[in-house]
Amino acid sequence: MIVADKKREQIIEGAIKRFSHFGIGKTTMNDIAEDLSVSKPSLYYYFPDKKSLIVGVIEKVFTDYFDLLKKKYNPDDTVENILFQTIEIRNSFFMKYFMLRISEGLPDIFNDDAMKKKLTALKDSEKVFYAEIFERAQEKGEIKHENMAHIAELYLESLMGLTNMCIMELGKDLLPDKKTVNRMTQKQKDLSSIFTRGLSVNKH
Amino acid sequence: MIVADKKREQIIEGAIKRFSHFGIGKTTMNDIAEDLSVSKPSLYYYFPDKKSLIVGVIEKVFTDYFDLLKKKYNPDDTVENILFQTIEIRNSFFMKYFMLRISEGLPDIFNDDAMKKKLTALKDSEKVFYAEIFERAQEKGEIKHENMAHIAELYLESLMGLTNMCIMELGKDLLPDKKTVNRMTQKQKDLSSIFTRGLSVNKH
DNA sequence: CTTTGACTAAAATATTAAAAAAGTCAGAAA
DNA sequence: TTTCTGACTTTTTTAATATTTTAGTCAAAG
Repeated sequence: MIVADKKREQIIEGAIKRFSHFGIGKTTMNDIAEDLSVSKPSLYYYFPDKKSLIVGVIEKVFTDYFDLLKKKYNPDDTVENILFQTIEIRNSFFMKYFMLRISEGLPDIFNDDAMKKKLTALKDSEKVFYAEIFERAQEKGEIKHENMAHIAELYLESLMGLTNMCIMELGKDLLPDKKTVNRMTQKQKDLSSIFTRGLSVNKH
Repeated sequence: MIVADKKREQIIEGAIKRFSHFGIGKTTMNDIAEDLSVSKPSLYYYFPDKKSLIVGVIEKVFTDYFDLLKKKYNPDDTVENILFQTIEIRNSFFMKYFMLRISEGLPDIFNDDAMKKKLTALKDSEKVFYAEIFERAQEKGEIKHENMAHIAELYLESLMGLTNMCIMELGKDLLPDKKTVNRMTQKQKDLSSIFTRGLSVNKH
């Protein structure tokens, strides 16, 4: 079983390499198999279909993301700094795995039930993480609000909204360059500063 | 000239009716001509091509939007209430003219130079309007910041970002229903409250 | 339990023909 | 002279089809 799981992981990592370089839509199961020097049926032994492999890839990337978020999370820091830190991590993953954007992959991938379920689960995990940040800041007396889960959702959607605005400014199917991401990051940080101040307990 | 301009306006209004009902892509110059009981060359007498007509339509809709914004704008109100008011107007236009979304129209419309120029000009006008709101609030001593133009841009992009998030949740090519828009409006208002509080001068 | 070569079925892509729409022009009507 | 039109040409979309690519299967071997 250990060995089997190891092979599974290897396949996922091979797939990530292809996906994040060429995109999901331009990567075939044959490509992945050839990269790993195995046959296609071997892939299908570990994953019933391509969608399952994509789900596995997304799962892995998000796990790495959450792990890094938690690793770098310092509860003793100010909310503002914690948010700055998370923005940096968020955007580094955004850039690194930009090609993974699911919408550009298989056309009806959002109609897939397992995919939708997994994605909402991952999104919820992120919301929970941000809610915890805000709740601990409240416990520390930094900020105050009746419904921190609501605040976390609003904050996260605002961040993602700013991200989308920046993507839209880029022409379609164009990779975001360092400069664009920096500008985006700055906007997200500016918003975070105003946001935390807007929730703050103390006079400024 | 007055008469000519009047005819021009009639054409634009006819086009708006078609566009906002069926979308730009599904509306032909013949449709518009037939609606107005004129021949197609008549349309081309007033507009050199379809893109120019689209620009005219967009210009008209934005002008109506700005006019209503300015009409309903009460400088004596609190920033928060002013922003609430503008959000309501913004989203009413968003719903009414949702079908106009340019991206769904002609495929390479964003490559058109006149279109890009017009759109950035209109976006800038909106930014200026919001900047003025924030600046007057600063003059009244409600809020404070070194660069209100920057703040206005950040605020506007955050609002638009939230709008996009709500559109994305809807399945592709699905009209936003009242419920969705209400939820979106609430989020925008919540953000506005936190945002203004984050810029506020006084203790809360 | 894993892996594979050789296969089938489904989907994406390229090709072409037909239809629809954009855009033009000489000349008529106001 | 300004505004408008019927009849036209050119360009773009759409529809139909053939071709290739890719997802997914299976019997059998290591």
